[in-house]
Amino acid sequence: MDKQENDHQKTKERILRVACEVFAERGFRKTTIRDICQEAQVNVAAVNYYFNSKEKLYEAVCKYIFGLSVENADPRFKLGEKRKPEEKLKAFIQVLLLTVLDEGRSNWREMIMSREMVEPTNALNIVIEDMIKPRFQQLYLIVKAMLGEGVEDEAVRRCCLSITGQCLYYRYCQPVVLQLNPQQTFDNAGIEKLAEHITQFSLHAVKQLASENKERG
Amino acid sequence: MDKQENDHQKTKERILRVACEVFAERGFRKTTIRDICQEAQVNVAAVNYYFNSKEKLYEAVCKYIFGLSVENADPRFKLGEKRKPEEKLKAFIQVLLLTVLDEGRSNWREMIMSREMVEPTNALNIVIEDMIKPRFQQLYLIVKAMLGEGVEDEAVRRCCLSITGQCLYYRYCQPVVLQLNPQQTFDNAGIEKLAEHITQFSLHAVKQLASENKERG
DNA sequence: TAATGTTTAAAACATTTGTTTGAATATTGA
DNA sequence: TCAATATTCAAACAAATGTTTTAAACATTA
Repeated sequence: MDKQENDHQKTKERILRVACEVFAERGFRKTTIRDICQEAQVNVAAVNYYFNSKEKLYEAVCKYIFGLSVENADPRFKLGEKRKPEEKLKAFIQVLLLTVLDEGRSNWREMIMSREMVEPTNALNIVIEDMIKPRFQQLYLIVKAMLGEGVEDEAVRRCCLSITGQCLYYRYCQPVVLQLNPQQTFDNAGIEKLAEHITQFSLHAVKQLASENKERG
Repeated sequence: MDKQENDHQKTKERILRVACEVFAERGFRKTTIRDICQEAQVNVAAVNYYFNSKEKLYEAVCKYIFGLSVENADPRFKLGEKRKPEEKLKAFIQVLLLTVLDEGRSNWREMIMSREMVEPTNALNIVIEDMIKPRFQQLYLIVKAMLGEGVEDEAVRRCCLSITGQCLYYRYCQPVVLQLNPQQTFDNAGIEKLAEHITQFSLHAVKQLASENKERG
């Protein structure tokens, strides 16, 4: 409230905000404290003064970004409720692609999440609990609805992994994908087409499994 | 030929071999020249004496590993020739999973390839031309055979990407996958089951696309 | 064997980067 | 206002790491 506290918050917050950006952009290893401090217009010692260490700063960033999952959940994943599973699947895939391929400045959560998935730190557990599991559960319900009750959990989960795997490939291996299919673009139109493909591909697979399941029992 | 030349080859080769291992295991950034030299029982200066720099050493490793693609091609990808496309697909997926998930000491090529795909260096182009494209072409032919002639190239390629994407997910996001489906194991049995799932999933999708294509034209 | 060229090894060097220090400055509370 | 406290800053420190130097050891050749 008083001026000291105010400034304290100011520089501490400034560091935190800048750290979010830089960590999201370059990852933990590749960002230097000096980078952060320069951008935050703060002395190098400030990070250690306020956060004790680079690691603790990263922890703080993760807590700041991922804490309070419900309120902070990405609103893009609020798919409309009253659709058919097929439409829900399409919507889910499209949103997953959009969020995961978005490298915009304010997309910290997704960028850090994505990086944690392939290059985990201690924060991975938070990320899994806060973002990945809820999202996976969302997909699980959609797929389960299409597969029917008789199918075992693991089969459902495997389908979900097949779906997310297809999507994330375009994020983690973008340079390779572009060489293998140069027609792919990552503008809205390109992502839309891609979502359409992955949806159809997965829908066919899931429906076939569903009908096999029906026949069997 | 003479002893000097012989010794020269010896230490230079020793460095190269050790460098393969260490780069494959830890990646370019995380391996230090000192690590390599220690393991190769060679003075720190030797790397720069023989290879000029760490970067050049990595280049040399890549050339050594990836050069002469035909002879060096992973024999595991020589699938039998006289099978149905469905069987070929299963075999391809299984081999892809096996090679990509194998972290054994002698699996340099695959390990460096996998790393280059998500964390590219200048060597990526060699890797793409030498390993990824031929392999992709192999898959392309299998899928094309199932889809029929009328389907456009890009659709085929997208299917191939859907298939490889499913597989590579288990390599790049292993910790996450294990949390989402704890029943998954990475021993031979687990990989076999996984291959079976991905094959069925993809087969259903591809066949459905094929029959839609037939109907249409 | 002596001269010459090559290889090796220890040490030093330079740079990067996380962290700490200690003095200067600003803020607070009585 | 003044003493206590908190913050900021420049500088230094320490460790890691790629690279270079220099001299000794070794091999080759004439």
